[in-house]
Amino acid sequence: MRTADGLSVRQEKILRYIEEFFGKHGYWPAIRDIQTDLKISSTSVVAYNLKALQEKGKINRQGKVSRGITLPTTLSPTLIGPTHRVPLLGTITAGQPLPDPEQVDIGRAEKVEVPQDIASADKLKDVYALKVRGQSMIDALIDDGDIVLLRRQETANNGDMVAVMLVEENAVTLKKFYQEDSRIRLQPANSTMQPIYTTSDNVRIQGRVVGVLRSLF
Amino acid sequence: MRTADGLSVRQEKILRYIEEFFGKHGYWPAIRDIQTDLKISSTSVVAYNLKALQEKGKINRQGKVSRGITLPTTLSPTLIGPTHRVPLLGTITAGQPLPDPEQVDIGRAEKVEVPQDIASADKLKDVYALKVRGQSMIDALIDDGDIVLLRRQETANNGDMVAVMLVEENAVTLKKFYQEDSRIRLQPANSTMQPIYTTSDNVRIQGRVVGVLRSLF
DNA sequence: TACTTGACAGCACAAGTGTTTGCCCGCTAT
DNA sequence: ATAGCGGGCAAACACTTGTGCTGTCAAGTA
Repeated sequence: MRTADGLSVRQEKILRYIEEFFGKHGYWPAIRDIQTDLKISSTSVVAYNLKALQEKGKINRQGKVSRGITLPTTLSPTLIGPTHRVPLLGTITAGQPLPDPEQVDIGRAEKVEVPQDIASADKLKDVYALKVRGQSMIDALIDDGDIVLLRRQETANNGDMVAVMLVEENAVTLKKFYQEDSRIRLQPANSTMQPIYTTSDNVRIQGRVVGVLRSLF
Repeated sequence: MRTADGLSVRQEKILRYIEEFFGKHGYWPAIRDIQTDLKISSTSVVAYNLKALQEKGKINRQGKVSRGITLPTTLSPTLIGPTHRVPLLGTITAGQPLPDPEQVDIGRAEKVEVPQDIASADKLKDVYALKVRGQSMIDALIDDGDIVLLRRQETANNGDMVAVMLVEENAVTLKKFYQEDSRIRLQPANSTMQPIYTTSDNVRIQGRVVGVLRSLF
């Protein structure tokens, strides 16, 4: 049985383990780490699968070097340092439905590197990223194509910029949140757009914006 | 002779070497890597200084584990992955002088983690970061407090957002660059501000903006 | 059936690497 | 002087860790 990317189940596990191990320890696992924790009976099996992963371009290896497994970064190894990876769960478009974060297989989702300066690790639990589509938040200096970092939370204070799901419409959108008496106002940060008024029953807050990344390359 | 942070010259070198090594290879150096490249005569000397560095909190070590040196991240190890570190050289304020990047000791400068998504490594040569002060670029969605990533370059195309030094004024500022006949127009991205007109003699381009980071915590 | 191939086991060897011990040198305070 | 100490040397030692065989086993495949 193979997964979508042509890896065996075991290879998939190894791949994730490597990532997780590095996340936990800050250095790469040795073959025997993988063997032990994944309960593989022999180091040679690990080596075998590592070789397969390497040939498939999923990992980089430095022969003979202890703990020399690295994850490819699409590019030649250059300046590298500790950071955090958060899952990039998709695109958030004004009015378009977004896959429920909780239902996405976070382990497999594409990852975005988050600068430590933006999010320290203890604050990083339950942080995920979304690519912004549209310009509804332009006045908040968030443009089309930017990546927003969200922390999962189900409540918000007035003025918070949040990703909210509109239950009836089955749509998720990025708006500023205001509780007004019995209704809720979802305000785009774009003076040409109108706010959405709805009831608290109909909104489900998915997360609050905690950071923005933009590439101008 | 000691440096400002109470490290010996050798310790300082080792520290920088570790960072550089990880940047280059993606995994941490072994004691013998340090020994060889820094031309230290014995592994025990390296171990000795590593121990000192550890006691001073400059590095983390996992005893016995090969290549288990890691740089502290102020926080408990959590999700960590490859990224790039670029030096944060200071603050760029409209009209304020900025230390010439080339004159700053880059090795010691504070570092900013840059997401790979923003800057791929081969493009990352000579990239540095500046914290933005003021709102002269607000229309370009760059706010006070944002961190901009700049790639060092001395020329610019029309419309590029660049950090330019005005030689006469001895000031550095963030503006959009336009060559107009014999003069140069430096246009703030803020409709309430006026452009600066000057001659090409008076401008020295320090870098072009290639990315923006913002933390909303 | 006989031959291949992919995947896994077990094991031992040989590098790769961290640690330890003893000694040396220059300096400073006793 | 001389004992103490920070720093450095060198070599030996022992653990860590990647690799290389040799087999086994099940699933094709001619």
